[in-house]
Amino acid sequence: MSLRVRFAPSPTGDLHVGGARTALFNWLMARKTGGTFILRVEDTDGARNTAEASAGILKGLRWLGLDWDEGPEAGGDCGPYFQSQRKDIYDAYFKKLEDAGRVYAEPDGAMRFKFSRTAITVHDLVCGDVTFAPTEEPDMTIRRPDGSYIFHFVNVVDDIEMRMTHVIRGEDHLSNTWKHIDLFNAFGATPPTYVHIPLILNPDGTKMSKRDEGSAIEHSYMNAGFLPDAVFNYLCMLGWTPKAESEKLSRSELTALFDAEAIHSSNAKFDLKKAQWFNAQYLRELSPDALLQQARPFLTAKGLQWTDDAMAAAAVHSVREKVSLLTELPEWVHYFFREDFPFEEDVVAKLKAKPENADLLKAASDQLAQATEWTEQSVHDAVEAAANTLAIKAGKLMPLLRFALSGQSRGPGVTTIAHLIGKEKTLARIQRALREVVDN
RNA sequence: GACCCCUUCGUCUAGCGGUUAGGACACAUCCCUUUCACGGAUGCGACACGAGUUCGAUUCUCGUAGGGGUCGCCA
Repeated sequence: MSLRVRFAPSPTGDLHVGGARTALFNWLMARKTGGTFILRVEDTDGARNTAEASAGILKGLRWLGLDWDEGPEAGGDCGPYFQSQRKDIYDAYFKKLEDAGRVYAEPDGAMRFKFSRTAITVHDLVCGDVTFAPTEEPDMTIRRPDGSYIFHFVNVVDDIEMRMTHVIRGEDHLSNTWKHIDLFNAFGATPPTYVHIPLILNPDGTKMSKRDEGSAIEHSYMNAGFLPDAVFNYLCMLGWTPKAESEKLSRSELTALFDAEAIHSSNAKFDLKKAQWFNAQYLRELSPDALLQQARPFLTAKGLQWTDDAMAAAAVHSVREKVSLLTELPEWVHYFFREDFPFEEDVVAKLKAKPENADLLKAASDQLAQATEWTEQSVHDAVEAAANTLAIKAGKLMPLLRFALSGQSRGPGVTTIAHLIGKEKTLARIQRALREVVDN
């Protein structure tokens, strides 16, 4: 029998790192074994579920590249994949329990499932065999007075109906799993193999919730300048250590290496710095075109515009090693796209303190103006020539030129900037700097 | 309160009876360098505690402490 796993989010809010990582491990397990990854939306709580949240979760999963084989918009023969549309199935299963004498009504009409009150063992690939002795806990409610069903019930019914072979979910469910098994038994069904994965905690060790920094996929990653591959990779490292030399691994490598039994049983704290490090690694590998494609929305959001994609691609590529997030890109490249860029104030003050800087800039400008071709090499040669006539080192001129051309004291190589913006703008920017900054 | 899971550098972790306890991120220093970065090198830094088993415990067992989780007509 081929493996079937599912991610079963409740659409009450954004896709969360914890949920994303659960989906990720399910996906990895399915892809590794050639099994089926199912997406099931657990929207039985009409009061708290929203269509926006549901759409947001799908969007987040797609962004991470977690495609599902069955589920919303994908179809499948176990549908519908929204629990809100499966009432007939639940009614039928409820009837089985009723016939077996395993349910009874509360005064207000709510229905409870009569626990077997026997010891129940959960077979878990991560936690091992965990046995729960019979408890004093009250029988659980499985149906509300209005006829709608409760999570534990629908979850189990669907796992039976959708023929799940493994249930990979957060460890917060482990304590309730015996109730699910009790239900499986009551239906005469075989429980799936469980894989309870550790939780992702805040840096301070508290449980990560929706409000916490770094928790929402869309807000903290998609919109914060992360690359999907980097987030995918980092999330895998939280609770699982692939047997590999490097931690930086591609999707296919992670898929090949995935081993559910190797997942840790202890919780992991979230480390934004490390997530950013992964992102920086992936950012640097992007080709100029690919980087521009990723960067485009972040650049335009800052009002930067251009017509020459090749030039824009070269511009972002020239600073790829200086940033770890796409959101940092605009501040590093804005001067490639506009002539009215501001000059950093502290540098202006320094330059004004040395009037001789004007002569240095003029000398560089004169040499650059004489250049017959415009390559990084020719720019370099011109600056070198200017330095020679002044009897100083070219390294003395570079910072001045950088500032004239970008308004900043840091950035890519001066020759790279000059080459990319072209001779005309290079000379014009030097004039502007002489006018507005150095001369006074 | 009851029950369940967990416990190695600040963080993620390797380790599966005998190791100078290894790596990654972060941090610090140095090198490289027209800046900022990248890269390279070095450093800093951990087995929660107590018993037991054993010739020998980070590793096995039990206990304690600490952390997390569950005990909903939320999922």
